[in-house]
Amino acid sequence: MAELETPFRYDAAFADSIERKWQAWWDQRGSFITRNPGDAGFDISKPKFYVLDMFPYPSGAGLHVGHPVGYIGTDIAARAKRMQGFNVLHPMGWDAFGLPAEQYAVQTGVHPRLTTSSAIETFRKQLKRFGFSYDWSREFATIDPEYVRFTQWIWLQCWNAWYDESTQKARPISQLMQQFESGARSVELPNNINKLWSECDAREQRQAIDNMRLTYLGEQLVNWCPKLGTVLANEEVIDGKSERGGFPVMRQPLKQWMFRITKYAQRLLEDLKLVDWPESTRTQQAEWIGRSEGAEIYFRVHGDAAGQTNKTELEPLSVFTTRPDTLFGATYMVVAPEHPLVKRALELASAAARKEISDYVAASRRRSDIDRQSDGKIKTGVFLGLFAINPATGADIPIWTADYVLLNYGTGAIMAVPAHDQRDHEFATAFKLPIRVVVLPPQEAAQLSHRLQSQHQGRSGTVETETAYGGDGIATASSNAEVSLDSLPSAQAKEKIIAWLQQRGIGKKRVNYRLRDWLFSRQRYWGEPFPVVFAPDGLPYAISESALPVRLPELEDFKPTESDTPRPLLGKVVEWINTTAGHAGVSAADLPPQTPVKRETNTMPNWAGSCWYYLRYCDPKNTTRFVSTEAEKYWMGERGVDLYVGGSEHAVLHLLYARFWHKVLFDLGHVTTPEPFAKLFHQGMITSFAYQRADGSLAPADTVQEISDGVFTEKSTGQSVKQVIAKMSKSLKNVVNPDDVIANFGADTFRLYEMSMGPLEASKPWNTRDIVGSFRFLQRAWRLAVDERTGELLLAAKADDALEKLLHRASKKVGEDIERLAFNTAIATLIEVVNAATRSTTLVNATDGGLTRDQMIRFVKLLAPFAPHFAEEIWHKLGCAEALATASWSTVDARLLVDDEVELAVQLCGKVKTRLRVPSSADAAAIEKMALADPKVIEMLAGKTPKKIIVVAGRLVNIVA
RNA sequence: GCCGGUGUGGCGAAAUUGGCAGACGCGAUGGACUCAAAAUCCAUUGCCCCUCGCGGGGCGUGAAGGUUCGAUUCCUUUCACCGGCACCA
Repeated sequence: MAELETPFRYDAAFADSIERKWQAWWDQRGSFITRNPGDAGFDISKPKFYVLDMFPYPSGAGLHVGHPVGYIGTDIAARAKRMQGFNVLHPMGWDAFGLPAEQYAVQTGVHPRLTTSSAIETFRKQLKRFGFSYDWSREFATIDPEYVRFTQWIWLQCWNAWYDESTQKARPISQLMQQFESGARSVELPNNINKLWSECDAREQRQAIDNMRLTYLGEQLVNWCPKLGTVLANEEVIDGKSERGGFPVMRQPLKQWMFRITKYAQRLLEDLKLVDWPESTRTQQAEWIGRSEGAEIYFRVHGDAAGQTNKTELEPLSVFTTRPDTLFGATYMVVAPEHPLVKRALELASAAARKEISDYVAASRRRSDIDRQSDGKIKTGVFLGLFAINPATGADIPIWTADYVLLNYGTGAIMAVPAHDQRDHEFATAFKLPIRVVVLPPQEAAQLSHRLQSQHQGRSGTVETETAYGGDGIATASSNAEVSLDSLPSAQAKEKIIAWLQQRGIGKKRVNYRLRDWLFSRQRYWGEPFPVVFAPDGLPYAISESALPVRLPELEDFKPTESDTPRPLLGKVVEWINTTAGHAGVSAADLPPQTPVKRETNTMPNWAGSCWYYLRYCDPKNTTRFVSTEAEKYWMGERGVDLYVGGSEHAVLHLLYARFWHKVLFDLGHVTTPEPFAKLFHQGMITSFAYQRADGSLAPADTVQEISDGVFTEKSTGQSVKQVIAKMSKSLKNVVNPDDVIANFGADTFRLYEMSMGPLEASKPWNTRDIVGSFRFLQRAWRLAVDERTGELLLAAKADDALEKLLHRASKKVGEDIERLAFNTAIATLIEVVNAATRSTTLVNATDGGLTRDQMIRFVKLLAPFAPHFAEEIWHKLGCAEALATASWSTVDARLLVDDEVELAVQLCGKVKTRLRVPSSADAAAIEKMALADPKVIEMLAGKTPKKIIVVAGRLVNIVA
């Protein structure tokens, strides 16, 4: 019966009907189609705003409530900016190559293309239900052949470019050829031999070029994951296991495509200053790049024990150290087990020693990172039977190999200074190697230097210390006939020893980065093929641009060949692999068309597509260029994407890779900004409740009941459990499906709820119980405008002064809050307006309260970015014909923001004692006078004279007695 | 171990530049309307104490100090939790 009385009530069914109605209307009118410069109707006078969500990978499971958080945020920003007169670019598309679809294919035989396209369908449908104002005409997926074509084209740009150290930027390889040919640059061959271009044979010339390309085939120790049947980037390996799936990863030497990202290390680090990003993300990137300053030092190496003459001199051993000032304290050397010197040592060693060494090397290769981790800091190693000469002391020091030294960092070898490095100290203690103190902590240096110095002199320069002192201090026991560091602080000691090393030609200043070159080959099927083939001589040849894209061949069986040696899946498609240069599209200038060639069978990793999608959105239909110059210039503007929103889990990988590609394209003149993303924002995670038993284990949500407010028990046992916050997971049965929420409340309520939960960047627990608050707000707002019994508009005949002021304040506040992405407080402000305007049920004449037509128009404009369907419905009820979504934002009348009178708090010694109404024009002296005249103040002062009175305009008066 | 972040009512949270702590929502309690319920509207709702009541007082932003007329906000120390990195020479 009740429903009959109010047939025009805002309920779930009604929300559903208007949401679908307006979505169809916007769609049909193309309300959110964005025009490019040059298009008909493009308005050049408007400023641009590019607001972008991180590229979603559509999984078969569809959206969960965590996905939309960022999308709602960007949609609010996009809608507000559009109303504020910007040309807004707000696109969406799909990162569609990747492992999950391929793993599903392995299990079921269903082609990844089918899985992927149905997942995209699901995602698109779910996203559309939220009423996001994306320009869907710009949608694309990374698997689209036209997109693949330009992904491959960018890779070819890197193939055809080299990094010019002198100008610190990438340049076309043709310019390198010119330098070689003119003799301005000589060819560097292995072993530091330089040769003129004209003296090189064709193969040497070819190698000289290939060694300079930004993408190159490198023999690398790779992370091979037999279970996934692919190698992984260092970044994709966590604790010795694959990031996806958690399978064991082994190290294996392999020729793989690499990017010379390390050339960009300094710029990737420096340019972090140019972007408006969360501090934590910039820090993470900086730490990942890991710049450290120090020196490279070369040690002479020989194969005989100390004291002997006729030493067998070997190749010098080069080390990187950040503490060259401790050179006098280097008492032994360590090389990584994979270091080339180990091979030399094996050749020279006795049979017994050889076995010991090779056993150790084999064992450390077998040990995965996870084993190394669990062993903690227990140091292992073996003496190689070789000695280095410490150039500072002239002493023979033993060379060991140990797996605490990593091949991939620095030179893969260290000088060990056990007195000043904790790891070296542990190793030296374990193997009874000498420890020599050469730096004194500054505070001790003054008093203790005499005693300590005499101590090491007494023990031939060796002291027992419990732990290493790794800090800066004063150098001691560090002098020889040519140089003395004694009594110098560490910074000066470093400079002095580097100068000495440099002068002697046995060392130099060096900056080292933790960042390594980017391994870009995968042995998977579902990725972009490389536009390259191999000639019979094994050398790679690029496929010309006109022959792109190289398409994936069809495949029936997606199971990787599980083996200890990496085998790409495409290796199975023999008829595709074997082709001719002409057929594959290699330029006839490079290879005669009839030359038999083999295609590259590795594919690109998932990251490739997400490295440049933000550029493609500027001009997604372009068939001649990856993006037109005009579109890129307009939408990227001065600083790139204006607002980029996505999860903080991409703080390093995606953002670093995309910045790298962008910088290459920038150097080559294809894009105009040095950085892709001006402002970055990470939305917080949506967590959920879970229930913890007394033993700390978690009970699934559906096995728990709430017996009274905040008291929960497990149904089966009756044991009480504690409500805690956890990630949503299938096993905890606490995953919330957005479709269900929308079915119960509508998309507008969903949007409002997720935005009012708290700050956009904070992690927040989903609480279904709270959603009704957002729903009630919309119902109240609806009742404010519409008579639920008749569906007729309900508007006040006359504006209420207080309401008018409140609405103005709200306009200002909502505008400011949207600007700083503080949507939760913006919504609170809108609620206040509605609450203030709400009519009492006891009111006889409904038109006595509420908002006037003009006020209602202004109110729905404020509401529009948050609850766009609801606002559009009322807007049209009010008789407006054009889309609210593109109407102009309300302006704020500054005069109405000022009150005639303000209430001040009156404090006595910082404690609020009373309140005082004063004219807002009153100055400090007048306010002081009024405060002192207040009866309450007189009473409290009890005749005492205040020492000091502080007046804060519009806020408070503090009387210090 | 290093780096970054967070900590405020029963719960989610607010306080933007050092200026009235707890906006707004949930929940709870009471009332109006109703035969009744739902819905709606109104009121109360940080904790403690005094008071029949009207009122009044004290405490309070993880903890302990400090700077200041005044601190959720700044500084020092410390605890807890979350995220990232980790034998990086």
